[in-house]
Amino acid sequence: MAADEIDPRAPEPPYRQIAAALAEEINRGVLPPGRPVPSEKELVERFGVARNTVRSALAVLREDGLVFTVPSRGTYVRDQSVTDD
Amino acid sequence: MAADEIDPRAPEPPYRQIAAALAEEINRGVLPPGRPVPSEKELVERFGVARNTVRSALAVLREDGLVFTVPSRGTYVRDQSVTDD
DNA sequence: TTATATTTGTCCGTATGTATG
DNA sequence: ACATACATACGGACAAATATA
Repeated sequence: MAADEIDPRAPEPPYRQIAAALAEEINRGVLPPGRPVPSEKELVERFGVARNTVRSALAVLREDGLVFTVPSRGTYVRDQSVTDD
Repeated sequence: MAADEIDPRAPEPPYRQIAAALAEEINRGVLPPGRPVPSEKELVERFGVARNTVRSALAVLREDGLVFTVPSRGTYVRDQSVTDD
């Protein structure tokens, strides 16, 4: 199965819902620092959205300093991530 | 007339060429602070590219602090713009 | 209130290029 | 040559906010 509870009608757009979902996994340690975030393709299947939407979500995580992207390699979880909360 | 000298084969991708062209107009005062940048639709026609490409160019200008965007209104030239260079 | 036009926001699908392994 | 992954681009679609009539 796929489509991790993304609601296209919610006030929060899908790309932000996805960013929030991934951010929580990072904060919970499900995705530990240094480890790659699932590939765009995997995220596309998992959330049932288009690649562009997944890329927008990853852009949010980058801006928030939660991940960093290495071209042609992948997107990885940052250390630190003091994500106050 | 349209297509303000954008070269799809240049090493600089179109969205960066467009961002550079607009940045120069801002720095020259052709687009003074407080005034709206041409709408996305107009920029599409003027540079002969897709809207997504125009939006990418505007995103660059926002990151550089040259403009700010008001949803449903438009994108405006910022004050200050100390664009060291 | 309704209708229309404009503008930005978001999303989809597809395609090509480049880099890595 | 092939698979994977990101970067960029195209075209099309609909929603939401704004302004005006």
